Amino acid sequence: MDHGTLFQKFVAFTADLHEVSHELTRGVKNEDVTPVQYKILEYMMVSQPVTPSEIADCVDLSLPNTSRELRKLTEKRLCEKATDDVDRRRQLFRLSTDGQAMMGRVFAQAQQGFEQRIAGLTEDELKELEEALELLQKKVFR
Amino acid sequence: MDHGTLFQKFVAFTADLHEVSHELTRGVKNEDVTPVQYKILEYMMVSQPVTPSEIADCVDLSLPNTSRELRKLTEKRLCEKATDDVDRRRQLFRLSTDGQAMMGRVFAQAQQGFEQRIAGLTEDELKELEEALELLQKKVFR
DNA sequence: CCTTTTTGTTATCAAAAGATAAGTAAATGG
DNA sequence: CCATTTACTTATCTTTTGATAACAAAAAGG
Repeated sequence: MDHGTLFQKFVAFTADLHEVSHELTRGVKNEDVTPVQYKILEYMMVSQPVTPSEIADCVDLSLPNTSRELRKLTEKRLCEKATDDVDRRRQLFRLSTDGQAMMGRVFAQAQQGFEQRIAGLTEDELKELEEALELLQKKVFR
Repeated sequence: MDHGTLFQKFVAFTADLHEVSHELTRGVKNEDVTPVQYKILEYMMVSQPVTPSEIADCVDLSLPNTSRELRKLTEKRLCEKATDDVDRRRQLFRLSTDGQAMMGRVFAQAQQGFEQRIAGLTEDELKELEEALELLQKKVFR
C-alpha cells in the first residue's frame, strides 16, 4: 500500500465527511448562535463543566475572545457560570436548561439525517461500519 | 446494532477527525490567505478550472462574496482568470504557478503529518485502513 | 430584434471573529 | 507578608465574513 495514495484517499474522505457533517448540523442555522458560539456549546455538551481556559484551548480561541463569547451565551441564557469553590479564580461554565434543550434539538435533527443515510443497511453492514469507525480511530487518531 | 449508539460513535469520530485535519493543515497559517480563501484554493486544487458559480456552490458563499475573494486571490497572484471562449459570460479560474506551489507546500506538510500518524502500521493494517475508508465512504456518504 | 435569463462584478453596510493592551482577583511560593 | 504567577475580564481596534442592492454584459428564446 502506497502511503501517498492512502493519503489522497484520506484527504478525499475528510472532505466528504466535512460536507456531510455540515449538512447534518444545518439545523443550527435556525438557532440564534454564531458558528463559534455553537462550537463552544458543542464542547460543553461533551464535557461539563468547563473553564474559559479549557474552552480557549479546545476551540482554538484567545482567552479574551472566549470570555466575550461566553458572556454573550450567558446573556442568551444558554449557559451558566459558577465560581469554583476550591480555586476561586476558576469559572465553571455549563449548559443551562435552555442550552441543553437547544443542543438536544440540534443533535436530534443531526441524528435523524444520519439515520436516513444508514436506513438501507443490513445488520451486518452496520456492524462493519462500527468496526471501520473504531479501526480508523484506533490507528490514525491518537 | 443500536442506531443511537452508532450515531454517537459517528459524532465522536467526526470530532476527532476534525481535530486531526485541523492539526494537519496547521501549515496554512504561515501562508498569507484567510480560511475562506484557503477553502477556495483547496477546491481549485481538485477541480480546475472553476467558475465563480461553481465555487459559490461548493464553498457555500454568495456570488458577490466569491467574486470579492477571487479578486483578492488574483491580486495575491495565487490564481488566474480567463474568459470562457464558448460562453463569454463564464469566467474560468485556475491556480497560478505560485498558487500551485503554495498548495503543494501545504499538502506536503499535511502528508508528512499523516505519515507520522501511520508510521508504525504494518502492511496488513494499512490495507485494513484503506478498506475502512472505502466502506464508510460507500455506506454513509452518497 | 427585443425581452428575459444567466453569469458575474462593484459597492456598501453590518455582524462576527481575531488581536492586543490593560486591569482585577485569587493562588502560589518563597 | 510580598512578589509573582495564574485565571479571567474589559475595552478597543482591525480584519474577515455575510448580506443585499444595483449594475453590466453575454446568451437564450421567442
